[in-house]
Amino acid sequence: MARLEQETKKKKPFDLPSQEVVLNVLRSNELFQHRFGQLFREFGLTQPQYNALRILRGEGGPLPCLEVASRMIAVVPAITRLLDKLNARGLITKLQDDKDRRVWNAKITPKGLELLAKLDAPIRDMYRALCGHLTKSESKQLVSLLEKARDRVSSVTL
Amino acid sequence: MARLEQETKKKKPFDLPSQEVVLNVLRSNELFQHRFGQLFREFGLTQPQYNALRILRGEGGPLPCLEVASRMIAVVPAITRLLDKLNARGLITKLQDDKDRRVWNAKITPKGLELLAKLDAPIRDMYRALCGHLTKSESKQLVSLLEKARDRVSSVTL
DNA sequence: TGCATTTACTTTACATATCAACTATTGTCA
DNA sequence: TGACAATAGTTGATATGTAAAGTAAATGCA
Repeated sequence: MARLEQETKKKKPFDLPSQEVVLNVLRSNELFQHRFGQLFREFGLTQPQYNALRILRGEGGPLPCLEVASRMIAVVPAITRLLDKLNARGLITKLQDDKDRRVWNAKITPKGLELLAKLDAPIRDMYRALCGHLTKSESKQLVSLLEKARDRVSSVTL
Repeated sequence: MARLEQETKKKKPFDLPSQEVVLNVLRSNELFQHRFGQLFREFGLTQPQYNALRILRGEGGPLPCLEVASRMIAVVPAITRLLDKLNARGLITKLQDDKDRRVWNAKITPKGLELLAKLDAPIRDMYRALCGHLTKSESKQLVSLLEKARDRVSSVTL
């Protein structure tokens, strides 16, 4: 793996620093996601499915569907279908709220917890294999720069 | 936008620096991609479609389908469909190679070039709006850390 | 020459992202 | 109270990512 120009056989150098930043983020993501996708598939999950389960495990109790969606980047219709599938597989339950009958609360099941538990170690290993070669100081710096890079996203309008 | 713990209402702090790095890359990507997706859609394109067109414009001449795929991260079947759609819309042509009849060469059409040209300015603006607030030195550092972060990806095995 | 292998795609099937349009329930306010 | 708006979610249609299996043409090699 090397510079983005080489990886993509780009002919002209980047003329815009911000362009180079964005494209490097996208590229890094693609590579990381690809690896995690393979790992999840071995356990019969996809990344969004894993994320939803992880969020529900982190929460402990039931969580409205839209709240799950907002903690992922997911758009609403995607969450409906995703949670329905997890529900169909018995990894979560989906129950109508007593107080507000518009709300459906998702909750991870013991079966879901069990599956997640099996994934914990391999995922830790994957994190380390992918980025464990960065020093602590580099990691900190990278995270902090990415946070700063994301800083303006919400204020960008079309 | 803020720290990832707040964005996702994470309850426990990160125990693994490499995990925090990876998750920050994924999150940044989601936010950036979301914005670019909206922009491309205004012009009737998707991100992969735009990428393929951009690669073909950069190349100038015809390029085998698989070469386009390899410069994106795209898996092969995806490229077939994608290029077929661009072809159907007259944005590229797809012609069988004379020498090696297994090969199909894609080439951007004037209509495709015209569409890309309309996107150039808005995309530049988007890059700047998203990451123009980083200083040159921060951008350089971020790019270089991301390059280092990607360094191990290809050697990670499941 | 002829057959197995490799290469360059294509097809199929399933999961997700996205927008638009729709249903059901709740809240607001004249 | 009764209409209108807002909220929570679902459904439909199109596009992409991904694996698996298939097709067609070129290559390797006995």
